[in-house]
Amino acid sequence: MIMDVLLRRKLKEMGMTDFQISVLDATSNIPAGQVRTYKEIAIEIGHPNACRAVGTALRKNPFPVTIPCHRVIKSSGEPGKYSGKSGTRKIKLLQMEGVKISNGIVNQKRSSPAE
DNA sequence: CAGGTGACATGAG
DNA sequence: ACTCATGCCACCT
Repeated sequence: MIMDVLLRRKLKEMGMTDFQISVLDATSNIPAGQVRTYKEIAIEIGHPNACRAVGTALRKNPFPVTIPCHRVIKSSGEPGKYSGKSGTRKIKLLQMEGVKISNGIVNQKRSSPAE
């Protein structure tokens, strides 16, 4: 995992709280070619209904390269918003990562016709 | 301290 | 299936 105690402390110095850091940590733990929903992240950090707070944390994303925020999507499979714009950019990045995308929507474990 | 905002989720119409 | 309204948590003014 990329998140070290030193980095966490640094993030705190930058104004990030433990909650925010936990979100960034969980996000950095997302394997390539995989996507995770805000809800999942919220649950991972121990706040199942803090989906909004998760988004707020990623929004303050201090290290866009260290934290693959583009791998975090909505529960509906839609990219949601990214950098204050449409998630088009995120979708393309995910595609490049190897994530299966359908009609601009991430192939979550829904009723996949064939997998 | 109180009010408003936001990269969301869920339920009801 | 789509849109509107409410709830949630954390952060900022």
